Amino acid sequence: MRNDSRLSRMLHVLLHMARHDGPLTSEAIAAMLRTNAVVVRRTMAGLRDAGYVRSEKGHGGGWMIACDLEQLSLLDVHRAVGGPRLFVIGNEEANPDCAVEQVVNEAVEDVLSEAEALLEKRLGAISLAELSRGFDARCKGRT
Amino acid sequence: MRNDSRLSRMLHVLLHMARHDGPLTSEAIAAMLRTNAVVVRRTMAGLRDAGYVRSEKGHGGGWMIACDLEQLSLLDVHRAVGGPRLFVIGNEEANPDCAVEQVVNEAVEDVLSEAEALLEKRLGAISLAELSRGFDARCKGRT
DNA sequence: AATCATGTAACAATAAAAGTATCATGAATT
DNA sequence: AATTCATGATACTTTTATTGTTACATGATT
Repeated sequence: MRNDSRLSRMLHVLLHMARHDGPLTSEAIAAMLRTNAVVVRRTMAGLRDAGYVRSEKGHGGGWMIACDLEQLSLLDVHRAVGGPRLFVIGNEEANPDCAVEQVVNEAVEDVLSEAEALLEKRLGAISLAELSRGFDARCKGRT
Repeated sequence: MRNDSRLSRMLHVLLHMARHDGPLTSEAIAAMLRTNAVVVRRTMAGLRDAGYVRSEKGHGGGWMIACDLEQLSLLDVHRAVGGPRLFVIGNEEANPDCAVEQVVNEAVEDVLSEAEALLEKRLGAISLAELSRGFDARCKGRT
C-alpha cells in the first residue's frame, strides 16, 4: 500500500481554505491535490462529520471551514480522516499460545505504544492556526 | 496490506533457536510461525547476510544462531529483515511546489522523525538476550 | 545414488488507500 | 419549471508491499 496521505492532504486543504474567501468546490480542491473530486469528497466527509468543515450543494456551493483553527489540532484531523493505522510493523498473532511469542509481542507492542503516544502528543500540540502562521512566517522570510 | 510481521517473527524464531540444541530446519520454523518454509528462508536470508544466523544444507542442516544474543538488539533484527517502512501515514509529494504544502509536509515529517528516532532508540536498547531472560522470568512466575 | 535441506525464481493472494465512472439529490440560476 | 452546478453515495479498478505457494536448482550427508 502507498502512504496514507489523508492527514497531510487535509492539512494542505484546510490551510488553503483558511486563506480563501468563500467555499471551495471539490473540483478546485482536487486540482490542488492533483487527484479526483470523489477522493476529495470521501476524505473530507470525515472532517464534515466531525464538524470541522461544512459543505453546501448547488450554485456557489462547496466546502467551508466550520470551526476555530486555533482549536483544531493535527491529531483532530488525523482522527477525523479515519484514525488510520500508524505503523506498518506489528505482530502476526494478537493472542498467541506460544509463551515465547507472547514475550516478543509484548516487547514489540510496548515500543510501538510508546512511539504512538509520542506521535499523538506531538500531533495534538500543533494547531492548524499555528501551521498557518508558519506559512506567513515563511512568506515573509522570502521577501 | 497486512502488518509487516517480519521483525516480530524473527524475534520469535531467534528465541526458540536460542533454546534449541542443533540446527532448526525451515520447515520446523515454518510450523512455529504457521507459515511456509519459503517465507522463512526469504526472511531469514536477511539475518544470514547480516551474520546473525548461519544456514547449512543437507542432512542435519538448518538454521543456527551465529552471534552473541547479548549483542543483538531488536533494532539490528529490524534492519536485517529489510529495514522496512515504519509508518503508514506520510506525505503525498516529497518536494511540492506549493508553499502551503511545504509547511504541512515539514510539520508532519518533523513529528514522524521524532517518533522514528524514539522507536529506533527503544529497539536498539533491547537485546535478544534480555528478551530471553524475560521469557525465563515469565516461566518462573507461573510455577 | 538417494535423500534432505537450503537457494532462487516466478507468480498468486491479500489488504488498504487511491483512482474512476455513474447516478441520485438538492440548491441556485435562468 | 427547467437547467445547471455541486455534493452524496455506490460500485468498481488500480496500486503497492507483504505474504503465500509452486517449482526447480544446488549442495551436503547418508
